[in-house]
Amino acid sequence: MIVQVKIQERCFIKDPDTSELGQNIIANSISLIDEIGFEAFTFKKLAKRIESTEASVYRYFENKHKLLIYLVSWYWNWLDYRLTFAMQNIESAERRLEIFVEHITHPVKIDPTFSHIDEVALHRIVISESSKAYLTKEVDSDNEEGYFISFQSLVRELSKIVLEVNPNYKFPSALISTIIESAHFQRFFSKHLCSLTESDSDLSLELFLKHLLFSTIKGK
Amino acid sequence: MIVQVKIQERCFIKDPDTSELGQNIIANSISLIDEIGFEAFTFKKLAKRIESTEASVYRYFENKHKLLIYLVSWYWNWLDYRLTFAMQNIESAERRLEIFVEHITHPVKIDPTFSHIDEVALHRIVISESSKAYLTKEVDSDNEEGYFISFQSLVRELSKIVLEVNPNYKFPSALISTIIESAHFQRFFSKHLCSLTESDSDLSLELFLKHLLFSTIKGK
DNA sequence: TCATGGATAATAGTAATGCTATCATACTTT
DNA sequence: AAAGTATGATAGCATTACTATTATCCATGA
Repeated sequence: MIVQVKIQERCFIKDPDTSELGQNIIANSISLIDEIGFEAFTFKKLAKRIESTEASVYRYFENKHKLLIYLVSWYWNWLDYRLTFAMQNIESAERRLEIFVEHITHPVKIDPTFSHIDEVALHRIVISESSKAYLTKEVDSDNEEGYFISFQSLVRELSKIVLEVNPNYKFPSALISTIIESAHFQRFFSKHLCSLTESDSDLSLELFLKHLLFSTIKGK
Repeated sequence: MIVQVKIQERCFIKDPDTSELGQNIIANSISLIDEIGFEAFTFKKLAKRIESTEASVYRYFENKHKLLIYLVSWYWNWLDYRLTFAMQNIESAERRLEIFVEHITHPVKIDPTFSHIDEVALHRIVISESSKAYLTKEVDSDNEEGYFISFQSLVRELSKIVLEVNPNYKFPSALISTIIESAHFQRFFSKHLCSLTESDSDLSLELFLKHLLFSTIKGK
């Protein structure tokens, strides 16, 4: 069986999945962004690393922002796929939400299903760079192009589970999106601005978020 | 009495508060970043707007990132100053936390104390751009330079109030930083990616965050 | 077998960005 | 009157973010 994380977002010019150069672009943009950060990342540096040319990279992605959208969408799709798998046959909605929190707080492991993707590095990118995908002046047109549907559908699915636990809770999507974003920047804070959080390990982050999530859902 | 929001962060080369050109730089960088976004913002465009030169702007700030840090720090100092004012003589720790949530969810009003600062526009900048101040590869050295102390001390003060309400709660700083960040991106979502949140008004955001905050603090 | 088309490499070029440096001027202080 | 400070004017340079053109390689199918 072939499992592929297929990006619904059409943020590329040519699907990088369909050629070796394309997969090379993805694999090495992950390692390069992880190393030098999204601001310093350029197609020229990427081209040098894959021993190709800037012009060739531009045939796959219009610009580095679209590439970031691709990477982030890939991550959300992959998380969705893993969650679906982990949640199947679990009756309890509460337990399914616990699984969700565990997935976003536990360290990511390399998934051998996708040989050219370094999921651990990609996860670091998602933590530090993913909000830059939407915090732009182009967010509305990007949204119209459907560039954020992976994240949106993930939030939608999870907020349904919240309603299973408490059908009267008024802010399921707001809560889920808050939990996901919090998982990212709390991890960032614990590494770089530690006075902003008490969570200093995956476990404490998990405890913090589980307590936050269930207190809020069940709170009167 | 002269009230001044004094930036503790030494992120500038020359204090923009000490000259007309400096105040012009601040006032117009706020309006320009608000209009075109931080990515498209350049010192050249700013210079043109204030009818000065790029080189002159560079005498105040090393680069646009330092200027962003200045603006964001100014905002945190101003919020801190307003909170101190609003919380004085309030006995109840719970009520003080409510005041905090009200301040970060209610629309900002122009503060005539600071004539050259458009606080409403600055608030929009804080919502869309403030996380870019720390989500960089330079975060550790910037932190060593003390560029984030305004935010850090705000979180510290507020987390103390959380402990007044429940001395046994384990994650007061994580909770406060989550609430503050959530206030920003929930507002951003409600404007641009509305399927990610149910909060469609200042009031509903206030309700969501107050419920989240107090359920979590008091949750077993 | 040759022709054709598709993908990529090589190279060049352009406008804008992110600075740095120098010099002139004007105003302020001593 | 001299010296210092702030700003403006101008120039320059390496890098970025693209776009365009041409050449080469390879697979296919006629």
